[in-house]
Amino acid sequence: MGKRYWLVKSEPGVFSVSDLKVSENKTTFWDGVRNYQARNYLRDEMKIGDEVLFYHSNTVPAAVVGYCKIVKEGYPDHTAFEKESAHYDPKSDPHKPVWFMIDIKLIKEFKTAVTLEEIKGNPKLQNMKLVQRGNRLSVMPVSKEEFDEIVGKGTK
DNA sequence: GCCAACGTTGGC
DNA sequence: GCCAACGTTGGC
Repeated sequence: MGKRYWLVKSEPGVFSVSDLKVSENKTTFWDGVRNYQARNYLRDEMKIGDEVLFYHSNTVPAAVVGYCKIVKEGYPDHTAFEKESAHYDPKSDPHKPVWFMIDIKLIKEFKTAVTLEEIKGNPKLQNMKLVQRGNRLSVMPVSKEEFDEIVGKGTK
């Protein structure tokens, strides 16, 4: 299968694109996903070299603020094993992990954030899961066309 | 901070 | 296996 495209959400108050920019090698492990559908994407489908839109949620304005590349494929999310972690989950243990994460590296922070409002108003982006009713997934696939459209707007 | 939408939990 | 209660997400 060729390269695929994704969108991941992060609350900038927890971890923002600025935090990613100053991380070592502009790379972070993307942890804390506790939803099975999102877990399946992380564990099974997201591959090294795939490109990922980085989206700020729960903030004003909600927007895609840059894009990344996957540099490490799905591996156990160790924060699920740590009692003191906010993401602790006793259902997951190191011998039989339930939750997974990937590593992403920032390729480019957008000059201009592409806001949710703008995405909703763009006829080419109406099929994105992001703008479909009630969608709360924190990881979702996007098409190459959608990815290119958003990167085009953000880096213009 | 509000609240609609959705996922998960647990009693039966 | 149903479904009400509850917790979380995330736009506004």
